[in-house]
Amino acid sequence: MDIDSPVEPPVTRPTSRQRLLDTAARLFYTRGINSTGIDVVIAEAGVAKGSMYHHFASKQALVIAYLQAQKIGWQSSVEAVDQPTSSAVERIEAMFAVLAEAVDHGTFHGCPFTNAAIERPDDPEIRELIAAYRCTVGDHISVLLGGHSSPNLVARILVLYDGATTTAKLTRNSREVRIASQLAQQLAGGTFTEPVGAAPPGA
Amino acid sequence: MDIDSPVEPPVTRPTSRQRLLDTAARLFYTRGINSTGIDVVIAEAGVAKGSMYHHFASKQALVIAYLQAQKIGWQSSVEAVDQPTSSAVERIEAMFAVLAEAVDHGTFHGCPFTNAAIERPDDPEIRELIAAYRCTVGDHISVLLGGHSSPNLVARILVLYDGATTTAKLTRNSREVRIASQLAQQLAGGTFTEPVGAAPPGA
DNA sequence: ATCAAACTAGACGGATCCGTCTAAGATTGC
DNA sequence: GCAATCTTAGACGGATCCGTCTAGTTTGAT
Repeated sequence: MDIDSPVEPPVTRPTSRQRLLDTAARLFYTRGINSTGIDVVIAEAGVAKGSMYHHFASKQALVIAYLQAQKIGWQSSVEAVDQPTSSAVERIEAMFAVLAEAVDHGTFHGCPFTNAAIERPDDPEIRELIAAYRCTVGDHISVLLGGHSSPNLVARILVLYDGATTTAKLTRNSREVRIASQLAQQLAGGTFTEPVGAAPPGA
Repeated sequence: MDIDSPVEPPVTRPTSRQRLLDTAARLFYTRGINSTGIDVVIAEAGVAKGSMYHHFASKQALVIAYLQAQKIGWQSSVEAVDQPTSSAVERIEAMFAVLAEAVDHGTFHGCPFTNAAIERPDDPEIRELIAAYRCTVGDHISVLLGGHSSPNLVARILVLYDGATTTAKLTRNSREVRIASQLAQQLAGGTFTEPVGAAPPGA
């Protein structure tokens, strides 16, 4: 063996905590949270059960950490493709394009937060994370639109984004994502006349 | 007692099969499929386990029957509020209104098919039911629009409907449902100019 | 009256689940 | 060198899960 063994080994195995998070993310996301046992996670992560419960107090804690990581991941993925110098329409398009690409690559299995909400309907901790995530997405859309857009427009694009993710999950096809994207771009571009302030006569 | 006891007793307990279906629907829908054990279903339905497995070969069979019933239920609920003499805009509004009302009444817990897709990601039987359900919804929207609308318009409204249901599930608030409804009505009314046939130059 | 189908209550097996625990070894910082 | 931390493999308990089975009762049609 060489005397000058590298001070920092070139390939270092991630920490057991990180391996747990990575494995949990993969399994929770693709198979579902409730269908994924702790034993499978630790086996595939190559971590002893004791270590797992050293880092995470419970499966619930692992789920929360998984969702927190997903939020970070979403943020960086949409920020990576964002070009602040582009038009609002193009920036909105880019956000939907990230989703369409994941669908086409077969790596998209639904919004992790929506999935969690359905698998754990009444978990208050998860509900809070979801609210925060939705806030983050709304803020991002608002930024893409230039920062001075109506809340109504943001809400419209957000509901289109939700529709795109749900449809993509169900059909595993990016066609509807592009339809939603197209509509969102029209909204961002002002092709549509927003309804004027007056409520409809009947109300 | 009267001699003329009613030939058909006025209040008849539903059949055990029906009680199973009703109970399963309630529990699967509100608590989730995977979180609801067979034992809870039969206990709350007041049916012996043997009877349950007499009517349904497995939990899976019960899940399938539950989803089939949900499809029928959705159809009748939207057809009940539909007024074929009204305008397309009003008919679309009515479809979304059913959803908004359920959300406001706290009885909405997401689209049963979306929920099932997330809880059973790779179940081919469920995937087939979902495809059929989406087809039904699309057909209904097409009818509401007058039967001679572009597939693109139907798809746009469908993705809005998906977005509305998902958002409603996550926020438990009908505000975004109304936003989606408003937008769908604008689309149905032709307020927006549909993108013309030519593909964008880049394509 | 008879026979088959539907129904009852509940035990049971085998599997899986989450979380705790033991008893030991590796790593790290001081 | 030593103590605290991190790590290992795996047994274990208690719970829950799905589905089968027994054994007996009710129901309904003929």
